[in-house]
Amino acid sequence: MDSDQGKLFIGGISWETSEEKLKDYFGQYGDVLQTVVMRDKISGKPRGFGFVVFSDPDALDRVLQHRHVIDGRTVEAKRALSREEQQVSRAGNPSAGRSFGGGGGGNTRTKKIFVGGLPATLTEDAFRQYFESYGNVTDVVIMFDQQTNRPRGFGFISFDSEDAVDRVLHKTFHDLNGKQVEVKRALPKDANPGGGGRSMGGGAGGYGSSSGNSNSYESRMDSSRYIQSQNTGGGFPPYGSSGYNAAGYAYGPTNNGMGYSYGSYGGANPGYGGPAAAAYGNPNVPNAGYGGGPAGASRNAWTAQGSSAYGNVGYGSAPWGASNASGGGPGSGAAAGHSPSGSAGYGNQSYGFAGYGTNDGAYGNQGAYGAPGGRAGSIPNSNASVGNGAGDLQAGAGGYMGSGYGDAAGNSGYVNAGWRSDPSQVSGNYGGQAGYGGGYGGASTRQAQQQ
DNA sequence: GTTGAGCGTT
Repeated sequence: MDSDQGKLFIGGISWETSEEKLKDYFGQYGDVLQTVVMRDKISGKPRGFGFVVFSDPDALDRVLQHRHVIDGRTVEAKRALSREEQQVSRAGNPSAGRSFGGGGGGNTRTKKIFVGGLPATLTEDAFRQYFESYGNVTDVVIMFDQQTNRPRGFGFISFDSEDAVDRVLHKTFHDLNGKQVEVKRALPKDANPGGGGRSMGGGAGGYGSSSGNSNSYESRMDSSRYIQSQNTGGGFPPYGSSGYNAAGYAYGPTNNGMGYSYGSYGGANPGYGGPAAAAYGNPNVPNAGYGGGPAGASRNAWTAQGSSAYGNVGYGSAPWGASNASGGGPGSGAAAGHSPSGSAGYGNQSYGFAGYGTNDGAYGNQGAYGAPGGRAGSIPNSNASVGNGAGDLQAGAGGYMGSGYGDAAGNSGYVNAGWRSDPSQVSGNYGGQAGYGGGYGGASTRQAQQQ
């Protein structure tokens, strides 16, 4: 995450403090590329923190040595955490750093770049000319609001080679005649159901509808915050909340085996998304699931879209493999891959639920997963396995994994089973989840279309 | 009031 190098988090700022003020203030420590004061999206009210990006990472050291009072408040300046780091640290496991290494981002090769922070006055011509210095530009788009026709502040540049893209991405900020714009790899919009990452966010779509609970999630899937369990719905354990699950399912198209492409999910929550997918991966088609993943991942880090960290990689096949082995051991594939948490949990869980392991020990332990594993192992169709609630719910559903994927139709149960590790809980709740079935189904349809 | 926006068109 080079882009995070010169980034400072400023907490506890006054509601009066503006971006300009931050820029002025921190300008004494170095060249400030960008400042932002985060606000509530709806109310517009400042949330009390912001970020400052210096062109020179060394400026951070200077800033960190002093106390800062801005607009009468003593603010707290810290090096900004990348999303991955956030998760990790929040989970209380600082040591696990980002594992991915090179892999990140590599998978989602798009020759298109998302350019944010465009000045309203920028013309496509100027836009193109600037980027032409990096390679052959095949397409230029500046987005406008369809209703008001006003510039939305972002656009896209397509190149004919990945090299050009790499060159552009080498720097996060680009100066278009004195204006700062930010570049990131574009999300593959049309990649599959999940591909668009964002679209899912809304999530809601199929998903939402299918299960009433889903919203708990927050519309934005990519928000890693959710991990903090804001969504705890009622009595459910954080994860339990259907919202989440649903997600996973929705996408998975099972029939083909392809399914899993998760775009958003994968990305969105490392924990959930990815894993889920994996977990479910169609038994029959081990790999299938993962494909999409990476894309989603990207969305996570806003600074670094590339991080496919979660992306499937880890999950990749691993889940399956691992799954049965309940004892499996951390080593098993998935875990190794990304696990921010590194937690052994993964290993055991077969599913590789990163999220789970990490955040909540509980999950880690859950036999539940393990159990699922069992299921996984079992043949898809074998319904019985789930045993717990799930089974009850649907006849078909049986296997969590299996069935689910196998046929969309059958499954509502699936989710449930999986999620809830604790049998006791399973039953009642699940009922609610029927939603999944729906979501899922939808997904498949979608796929069908694509074919 | 303390960790994150924005992702399309044809």
